[in-house]
Amino acid sequence: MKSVDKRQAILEAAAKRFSRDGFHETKVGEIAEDAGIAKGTVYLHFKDKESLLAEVVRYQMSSYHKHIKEQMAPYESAADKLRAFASHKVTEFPRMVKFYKLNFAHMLKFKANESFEQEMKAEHGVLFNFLVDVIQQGIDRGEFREMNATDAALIITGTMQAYMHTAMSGVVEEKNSEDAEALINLAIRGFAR
Amino acid sequence: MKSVDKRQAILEAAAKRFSRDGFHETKVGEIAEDAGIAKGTVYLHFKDKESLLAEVVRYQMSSYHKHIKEQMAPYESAADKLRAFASHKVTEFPRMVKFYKLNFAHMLKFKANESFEQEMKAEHGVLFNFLVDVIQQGIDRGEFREMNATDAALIITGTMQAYMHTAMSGVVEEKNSEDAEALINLAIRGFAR
Amino acid sequence: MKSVDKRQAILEAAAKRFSRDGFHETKVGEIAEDAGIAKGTVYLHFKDKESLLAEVVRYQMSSYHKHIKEQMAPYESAADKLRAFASHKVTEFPRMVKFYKLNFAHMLKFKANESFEQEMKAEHGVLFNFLVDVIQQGIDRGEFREMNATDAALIITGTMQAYMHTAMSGVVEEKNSEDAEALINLAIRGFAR
Amino acid sequence: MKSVDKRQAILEAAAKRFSRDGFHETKVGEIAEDAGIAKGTVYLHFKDKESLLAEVVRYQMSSYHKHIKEQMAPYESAADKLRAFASHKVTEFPRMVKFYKLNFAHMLKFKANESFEQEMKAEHGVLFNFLVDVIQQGIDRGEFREMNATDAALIITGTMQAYMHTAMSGVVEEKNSEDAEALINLAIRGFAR
DNA sequence: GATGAATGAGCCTTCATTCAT
DNA sequence: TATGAATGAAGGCTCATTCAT
Repeated sequence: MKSVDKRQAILEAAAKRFSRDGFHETKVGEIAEDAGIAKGTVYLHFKDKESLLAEVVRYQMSSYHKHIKEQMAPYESAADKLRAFASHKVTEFPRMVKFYKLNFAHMLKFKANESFEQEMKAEHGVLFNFLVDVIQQGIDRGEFREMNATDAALIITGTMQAYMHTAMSGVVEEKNSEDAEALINLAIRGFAR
Repeated sequence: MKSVDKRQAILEAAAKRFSRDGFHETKVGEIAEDAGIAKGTVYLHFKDKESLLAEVVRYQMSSYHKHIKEQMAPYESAADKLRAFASHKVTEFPRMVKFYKLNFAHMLKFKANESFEQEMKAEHGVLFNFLVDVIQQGIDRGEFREMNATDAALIITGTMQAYMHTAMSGVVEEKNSEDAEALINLAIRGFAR
Repeated sequence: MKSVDKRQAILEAAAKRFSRDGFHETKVGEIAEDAGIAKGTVYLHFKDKESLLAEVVRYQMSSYHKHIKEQMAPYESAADKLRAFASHKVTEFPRMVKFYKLNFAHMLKFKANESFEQEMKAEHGVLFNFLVDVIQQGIDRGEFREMNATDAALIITGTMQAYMHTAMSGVVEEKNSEDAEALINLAIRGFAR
Repeated sequence: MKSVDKRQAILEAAAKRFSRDGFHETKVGEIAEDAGIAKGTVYLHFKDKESLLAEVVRYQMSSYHKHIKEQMAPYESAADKLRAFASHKVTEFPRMVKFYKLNFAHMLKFKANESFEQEMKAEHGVLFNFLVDVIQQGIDRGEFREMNATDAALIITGTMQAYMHTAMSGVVEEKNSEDAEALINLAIRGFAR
């Protein structure tokens, strides 16, 4: 196995464990075992366990953001892009959950590491602002009415987050692509008569 | 200090620490110190550290749910109730964040404790279903159009959650009551022209 | 309950627990509960847990020694006295086991407490020497042949001890009075043809 | 130091401490220090402190039993074998005491661990029954008279035990090989004229 | 005298990290 | 580079003992 593959194997094993068991419940030895290497080897690739979490979060986040943007790219209208966003969320539900949990593993973990914290916030902001832009373009081209694009982005991103959260808890049923689009349609159309 | 006060003091100190630092980063000794008692005394009131977390989550959750329902009660229309919900979320932002983090501290912690997990899901469901009911009543009385009340509840609850999350991360500015109501108004009115 | 009765109740509860569970496995709270008093009250009667063990051992030892001497007293011949000794051991088997275990609880416990150690050795010696005397009288009156009375006492006391030990372990069956006397008869008669 | 040596070193340090100070008075750190390793290393070789005690008892017991049988093997007659048994006991007095105390450390400790308890009883029984066999052979070849071999074995093993016990307590003087053989001779010859 | 809530010293055990091979 | 045995700091928990009531 090449060194870069080994690093990759560690990142993947760590991502699986951290998201399933949390940071503290995951032992470095378990990650090594899953990755098919010895415990000590982890430390040839990552400074310590915290750095490994940071790398995992960074890696998952950017790959996930990359992925979701790709899914939205082919569509022209803002509404279609938002529906693609929602559809992606529900079809990638298991992966999302993992990503979601990782996020909290790191939120609960880092208080000190300011620069990583900043980086994560920035990354977070990037996706959020991407949604804001999509919506703003919808407004600009007359697809949507004049409104606060940031607030609208909160509605879209939050709705999908709430779906994930409640589905994870079993409070609502898991949805398919079609259901997800209905959710977006409802947000677009509004509750009012 | 009476025994019941001591228990209360422990719960409060634990809530603060758990939500600020996470479960593992919080030492039992720190909780005791914050509560102004000795380490051993914690164990007169709670079986172990995990039970303490469970109690804290239970306690915060039910008190928070009780509180938010009280805030919504005075209002007649569904829209007003939803605006009260949102307004409450933003004014109680710090407390919410704490509550929010606690939720994840416990989600990352418990895999085994099935019955507690069930209990939490049920409690979670109760608030969600309360929102569903509020919305359904709005539909029934003609205030809202015919729509899927569950989906609408996802929009409302998710939007506020997303607000919290992004505000916590500094991606969006903190909002006041009025801003929160604007958010709900947007959900009600929809994005469409 | 009078103070002296309370002390007595503690001693008895402690004897039962110490001999059944050992010194460390016995909690002061358990002794108090068994004695029907509060934990703190134990400390009104005994300086600390170690002193309580010392008192228990002292108490059991002297009462047991008193008892066994009483059983042997009525008999005239040395052989009868030894048979009474053996018979007493097997009929009082459960009590003996308790006494036996207490002895070891204290042997494993005390390294420092020199004076108590001395006292116990002395008490131990008293019974042993009592047996030596009984045997010596048997020799003097021509009942037994000329021999080392101390060695003979080792044979008698050891045989009964071994019986207890093996019976406790289930290696040999429990004996009745008659069996016990047969054991003494064998020691008196010897193995030789 | 090889891993197997380390395990050995731990067993020896533990045997010394457990038999001298008892189970609870012995700290794992002390054992580690005596063995010249770090505290954590103990746990690479033994599951926990109790397992360590179990292993120590097992190890000492089997090595001791092996040893004593070897001492008896060269002799032809039953009487000589028994004298070798006694002689071994007194010359190995310090080691015996250690073994003896270990036995009680474990008797006071284990109530739960049924299978280990059974194993120890079995091991105990093996040596006892070995003595019974030696004596029975003595009877069969006409060396000893017809008698209950089990009772005779109780006399032999008990006598030596009592010697150890009283010598430990200082009630009788320590004996040499010759004294020990006199003790056996007395048992063989009997007390009777 | 009696109580039992409170204390806090002390110990077993875990596990991230190191380093000799 | 890779290994995994060894390390030892750190923390949860117990329980003998105290003392305010």
